[in-house]
Amino acid sequence: MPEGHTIHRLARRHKRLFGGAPVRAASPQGRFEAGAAALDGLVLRGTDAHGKHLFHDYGDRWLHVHLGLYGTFVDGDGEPPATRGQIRLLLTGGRLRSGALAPAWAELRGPTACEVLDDAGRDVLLARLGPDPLRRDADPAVAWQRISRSRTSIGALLMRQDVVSGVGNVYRAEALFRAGIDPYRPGRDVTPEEWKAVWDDLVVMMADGVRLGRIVTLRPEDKRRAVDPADGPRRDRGAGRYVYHRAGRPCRICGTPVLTAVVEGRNLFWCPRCQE
DNA sequence: GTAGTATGCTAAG
DNA sequence: TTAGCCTACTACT
Repeated sequence: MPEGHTIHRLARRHKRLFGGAPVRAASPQGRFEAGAAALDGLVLRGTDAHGKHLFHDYGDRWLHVHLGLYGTFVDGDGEPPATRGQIRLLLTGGRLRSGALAPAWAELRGPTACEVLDDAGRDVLLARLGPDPLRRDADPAVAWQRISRSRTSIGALLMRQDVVSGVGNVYRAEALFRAGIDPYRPGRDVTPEEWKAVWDDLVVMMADGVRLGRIVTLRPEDKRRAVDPADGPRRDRGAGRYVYHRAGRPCRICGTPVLTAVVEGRNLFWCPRCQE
């Protein structure tokens, strides 16, 4: 479920599991053999996340991972399980706890990117990313510069990682709903006040996502207002959200059926009455 | 069990 | 613009 919150969560977790001690790296699948060899035996100094990009700091080189749509990390304590399926990267190691090593492992499958970068390579990558609502150093004015001058729709702009990084299809739909903005509205017709509200809301929602490990955007008072079967015991992907994956179901605020359309290859969801 | 779908991006054309 | 990644989850049989 990789939007930005997932990556920040992984960064924290990997630091906790492997930080400060040497790692063993291997590529059972074989597609990352040279990279794994370049990391094997190095000490993990720290981890970092920028948007949907994860970095491990190994001193003079970085591991860079982008999960894409399918990529997934699974980890655990102790010894790794028997190899099953296509494992691009298997990390084993542990964190030094009061002098003893607590063993741990992590396996990576199906990523879009898994590579070793030097500082220059990492800088090139970071240079093309817009501000990340989950980072303290993020400056929403940088994104506003792009949005306020663009004829492109705000729905498309929010998905572009060089405008805002870390926002994906779920946060896009939910943030625009909560701000009452039609996703088709051109960026330059969004007011500064609306942009500030969207940014501040993304900061809150995505921090919630990091804490909870999933995307929940439905406010408690609105959950009581309109009951949706999806919120019951048999939860579906529309549970806990206003519009994402709720096509055809009544808007939780006004009851109008939620609309969906494929925009640039991705499913967009919105309420035509609440968002204008 | 099996089919269908997807929270994203890159490389090829 | 399109195919590829080749996983996890859901809904259905």
